[in-house]
Amino acid sequence: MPELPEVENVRRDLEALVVGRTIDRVEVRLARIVRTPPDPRVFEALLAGHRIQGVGRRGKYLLFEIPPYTLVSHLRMEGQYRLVRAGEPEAPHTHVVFHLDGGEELRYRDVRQFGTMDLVPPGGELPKGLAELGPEPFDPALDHGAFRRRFHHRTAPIKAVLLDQTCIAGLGNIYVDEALFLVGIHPATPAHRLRPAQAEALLAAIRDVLTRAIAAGGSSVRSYVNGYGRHGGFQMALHVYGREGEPCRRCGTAIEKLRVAGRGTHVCPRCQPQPRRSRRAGQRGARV
DNA sequence: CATGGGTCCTGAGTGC
DNA sequence: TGCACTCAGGACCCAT
Repeated sequence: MPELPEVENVRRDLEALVVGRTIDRVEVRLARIVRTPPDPRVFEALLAGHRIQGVGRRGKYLLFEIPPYTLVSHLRMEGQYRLVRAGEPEAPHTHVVFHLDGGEELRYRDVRQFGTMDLVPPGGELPKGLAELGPEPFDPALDHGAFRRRFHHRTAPIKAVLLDQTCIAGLGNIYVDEALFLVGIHPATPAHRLRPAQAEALLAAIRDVLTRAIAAGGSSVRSYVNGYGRHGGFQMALHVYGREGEPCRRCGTAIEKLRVAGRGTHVCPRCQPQPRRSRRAGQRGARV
């Protein structure tokens, strides 16, 4: 499940691999991947003959700059890009192929078919999710006060709020669980109950874990590989995610798996004490 | 408006 | 061994 660190690694790889390359031809094999324009034949036709000038990222979105267009690509759960020589055997679940100059192909594969591509014309509307994205975690303008103001009125569990991309961009299930562990906050804690000091520590923890994960090449807990097809290394450093039943690296207590915000959620019951019960919220999270 | 639940999809894992 | 079933989850849609 590519989150910000994984998408950033893919971005860097693609930047090195495809910037400056011209798209000769595009093949969309699975129409559902391309959301806009609605006709995938139009998507193919518009991109042909244009040069990839840059690869950016915003939250979990990849932004291919292909003047005059921006190709917005979201990997969702299992989307992958690989640059290969034309004629190399094709991996199953390859849904979009960009034939580049020089006899190479940029192939998009996606087992779950959840990924999306939107081709934005000049002056065109950005896809909704991108347009409504919250600030980047590393945005210097996002100080702890601004961060807290984004959720201090919300009663939903802090985990649900952090997963909400309009609150802050780029976090997913892995790094939310990790950041909350690092600051000893239970994921079911209603967001508005966080003390200012806790919010400040949480923002610092988010930045810390994302920075280390990017440097380690991301986490390969499922199917993630970077633009070269290589796995990340940060899964070895995870404290709670995917460690149900294993001892907490800090206190030795067995990590527990709960359900919060409809998601599998990992906590150390000792390092992250349950929020006190209130009449409105709290104490959600039945054991799985 | 905020919130939570259902939905999409396929392969891995589980239990009988 | 084989099969039915559940689970994984990001973003989006919808009902409350």
